[in-house]
Amino acid sequence: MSDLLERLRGRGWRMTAQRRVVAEVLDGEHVHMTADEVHARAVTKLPEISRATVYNTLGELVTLGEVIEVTTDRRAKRYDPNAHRPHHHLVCARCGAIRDVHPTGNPLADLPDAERFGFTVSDVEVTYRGLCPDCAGI
Amino acid sequence: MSDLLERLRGRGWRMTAQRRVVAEVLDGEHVHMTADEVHARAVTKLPEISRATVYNTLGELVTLGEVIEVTTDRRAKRYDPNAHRPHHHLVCARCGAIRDVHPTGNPLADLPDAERFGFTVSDVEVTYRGLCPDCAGI
DNA sequence: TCCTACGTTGGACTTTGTCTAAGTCAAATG
DNA sequence: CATTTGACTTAGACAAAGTCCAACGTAGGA
Repeated sequence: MSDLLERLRGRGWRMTAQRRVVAEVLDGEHVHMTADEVHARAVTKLPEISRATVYNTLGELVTLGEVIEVTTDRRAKRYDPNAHRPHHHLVCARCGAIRDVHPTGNPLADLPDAERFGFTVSDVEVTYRGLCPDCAGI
Repeated sequence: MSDLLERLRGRGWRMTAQRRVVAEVLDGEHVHMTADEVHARAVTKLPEISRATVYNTLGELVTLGEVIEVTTDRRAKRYDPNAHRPHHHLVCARCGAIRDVHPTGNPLADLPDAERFGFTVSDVEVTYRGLCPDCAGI
């Protein structure tokens, strides 16, 4: 992620303080943040940044394929900067905690043509659900 | 789904006109409806039924395992009455159309213990994404 | 340095869903 | 069959997450 800013500049991004700050926030080890969490952290570095800009920037990063949007439930979407290493997710059904996981197998290959209904299938998302150690203990 | 009402009665459900209507709506071949779509259809059979009751009833059916809740994005949840035949979903990234699919393989078996982080994993959801024939043509 | 198109802002608005207090009714009971 | 009671339903207020918009600001090219 460290050369993210270079890649973005290369793609014709106008570099603004706001975009830099959002990219910096995502660059930390805090993976799977909601837009609001990203905004909260961004504000500590650039107090006047608006929610709308955070949403815009995250949306652009998703479009560019630099960040993955993870929708595990009706709570807020989460943003995963680990876009360049394919992976799936394990989600706690109670508290919403998320972990990246790397199952074996290739689910894309497991979907026969007869089951594609003419769709152009481009992606699979596998979401494992269960209880995290903390929530299982309750 | 035809004996759904019997099963519900057997589980101690108080049978009301509203619940009967919601069950009837789900019983049609219209799979993957949103709560609002269910409500719209229910209203044609029982004009005074309220949104809250539809939400309540759908929630109860999900808890009872009679209906599966499908969250593919931040749009409305969808309700899948096909709960007794395990399957996964293929979603159009543009228009949101959903199809049930039956991939080969067993994703649960594909998640090594080392990748479970102490979670009690109970379920997997596989979501294939792509463009449906209509949207691919645009 | 100046221009201008691209980016940002705040606030209103939308969509989905949840909550609540008051009223209604299914069905157990006598 | 009448009574009773707590489970169900209702309308509408509320909440969370995200989108939209018109006015303003500024990065970066000329």
